[in-house]
Amino acid sequence: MGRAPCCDKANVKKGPWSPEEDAKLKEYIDKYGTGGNWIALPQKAGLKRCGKSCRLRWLNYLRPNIKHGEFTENEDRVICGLFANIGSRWSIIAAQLPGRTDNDIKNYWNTKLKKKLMAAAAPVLQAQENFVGPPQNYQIKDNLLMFGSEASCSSSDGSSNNLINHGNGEREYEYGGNYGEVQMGGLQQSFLYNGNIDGNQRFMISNGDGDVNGNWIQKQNGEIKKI
DNA sequence: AACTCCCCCAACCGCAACCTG
DNA sequence: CCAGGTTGCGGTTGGGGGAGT
Repeated sequence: MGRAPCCDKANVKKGPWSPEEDAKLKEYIDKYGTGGNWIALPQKAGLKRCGKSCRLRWLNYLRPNIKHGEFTENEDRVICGLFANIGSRWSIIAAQLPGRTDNDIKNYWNTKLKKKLMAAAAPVLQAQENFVGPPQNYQIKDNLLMFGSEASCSSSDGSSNNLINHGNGEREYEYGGNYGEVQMGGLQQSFLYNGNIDGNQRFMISNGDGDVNGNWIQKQNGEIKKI
């Protein structure tokens, strides 16, 4: 036996909400609250909708103090900073931006902000494209080819350290990888980047302090992906 | 004007976490 | 502790509409 469906799929309406449905839902919740039970709510409110659909509509659109429209530079900064540190934890990011929903931020990131950031990162990626082979003193650590430290950044957990193999049995750890900085709408965004052993390149968005607890981003088959 | 392409965003889906009896 | 129900989350989809030809 499979999982029980959350509602009778044959009897629920799907797709965009009509103004009448919005009004019904809003009126019901204004009057009675959600009652702590979204599954039962649509029937009580006289809606032919799945409880999950009602919840989503309320949280993302109908609830008071929802902010729609353009994101500000400051909101951009908050999203970039948090994404670099915690990744796609949209609900946590949304909690830092009053009036914004996780869905809103997710859409904004996927459609606009990511592109903005990638465009800003283009010089860094281009530098990696131009990388033709391991430099004389390349290093290998955890299957990653690390090369040419020009570093001025450091890592609190040591995760970005280069391992320098001097070839005579002597090994040395060194802070940092290749390091770049770009300006993005008033935001100073820094990047740590290196190449790995299969010839792909990857980079990491770091925060303004040069810490690199973010997510590695890599070009795979021509596409930029988080790894 | 008609058509195609592409972007954006609201909404859906599946799953994991949480809650409750 | 366990099982079933519910909620919350993040990835994905698809339709509307604007831009380009």
